[in-house]
Amino acid sequence: MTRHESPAPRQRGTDKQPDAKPRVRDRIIDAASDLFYHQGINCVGVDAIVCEAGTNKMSLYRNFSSKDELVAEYLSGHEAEHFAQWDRVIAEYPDNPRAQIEALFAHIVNKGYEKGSCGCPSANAAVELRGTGHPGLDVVHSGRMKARRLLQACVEAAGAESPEVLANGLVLLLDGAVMSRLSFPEKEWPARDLQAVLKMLLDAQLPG
Amino acid sequence: MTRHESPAPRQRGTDKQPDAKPRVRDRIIDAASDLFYHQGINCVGVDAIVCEAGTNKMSLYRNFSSKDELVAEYLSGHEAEHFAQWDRVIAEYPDNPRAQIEALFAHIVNKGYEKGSCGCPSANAAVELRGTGHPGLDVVHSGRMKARRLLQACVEAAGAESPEVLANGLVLLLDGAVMSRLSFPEKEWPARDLQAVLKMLLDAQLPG
DNA sequence: GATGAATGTTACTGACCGGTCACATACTTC
DNA sequence: GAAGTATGTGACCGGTCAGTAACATTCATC
Repeated sequence: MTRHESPAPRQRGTDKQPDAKPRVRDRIIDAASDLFYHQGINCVGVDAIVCEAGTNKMSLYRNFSSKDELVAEYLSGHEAEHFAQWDRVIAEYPDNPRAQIEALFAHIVNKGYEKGSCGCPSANAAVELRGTGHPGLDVVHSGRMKARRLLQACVEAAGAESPEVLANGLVLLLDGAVMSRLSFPEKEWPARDLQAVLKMLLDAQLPG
Repeated sequence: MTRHESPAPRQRGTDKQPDAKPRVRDRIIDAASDLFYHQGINCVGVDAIVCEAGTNKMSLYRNFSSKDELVAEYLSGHEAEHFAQWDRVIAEYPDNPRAQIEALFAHIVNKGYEKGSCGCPSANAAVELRGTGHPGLDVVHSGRMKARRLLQACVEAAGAESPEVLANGLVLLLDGAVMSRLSFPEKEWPARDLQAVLKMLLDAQLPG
């Protein structure tokens, strides 16, 4: 679970004890992230959030102007963490774009196999917030566009003939992987073959 | 929008006029389907449904034991209609499994381009109902399993070397196509290249 | 010990949620 | 026209929703 830290942690009690309670704002974001992800944004009320965070509604509304703002914060926080992970994965295979792509896909599959995985927070939010003008939708959309740009840069570096089409294909596979985590029974997740399918596609489309 | 018809339509008023109101049960299902699909299951209350259907809550609860049952009915109704469409598409290309697959994919893309499309009702429901023991989840799961069986039969008939892996790949592409309809901005839908990506995969994996 | 900021407590609002009640009306069939 | 069924009406239940007000407490710092 992502840990949030306000700029001035300023722990409670004596400065020596390292397990002091984090600030209430961070506790609220952590609790909300957990609940939103596993139960859905629309199924989680502010009462449940503050209860899980061990605080009260007043503290929530002193730190966030509304539940919608908290949702947007949750989504942009996840998005930031997500791309930080991608950066780390890519950095493991410098100057080897194909290995980078394969590592990214492996990373997605590994996360999907973690116990209690509910697919992708952003994708789920896109479904739950559809039709509304919710600010979180922009976060999701721009995140997906960024992912596509990243993948397209990789396939271009790998020398693909049709980088745009291939990048869209990779995006479809990734979105399909996170979606099918919920649309299929857990033991039947089709993304178990994601790596093999990726290899089929890259073998056919990349030179060498 | 799907039209539902009870077994004994028995139109109101004189039997001659063809535009009489359908039975209230069908009106409720139609209204609920429309609202559930476009606004989300959790965002639509029974009051909104009966208002849209031009009826009242009592008529709803005389025909459905609960909102959950109505949701399940909505999902199984959509699933039935969905596979009926697939059957019709497949029937257009007898003894040509590759053409069948390509036609199925084209069908999905075409539906996604329809105005007001919100992706796939089943996939969205899988997200919205996650974590609950909602009966509608079984409908979604068995529908997806059936889709995979159908696709695997096609790729087997087409002579694929690894039909299971390839079928899972096609499933991932399809789920990715419907998911990305919501996770991307409308004009940036990556499934615009779905057919091209499918061709890449089939060219590489099918003989001939 | 004083101060100011962060946090907690309790009670409350008005709206909506799913679901039920008793009763009234329309329609079909005989 | 009588009977039975389908449908409509409006009020109501207990619960939950997001959000607020007034007040009390804890904490770090000086």
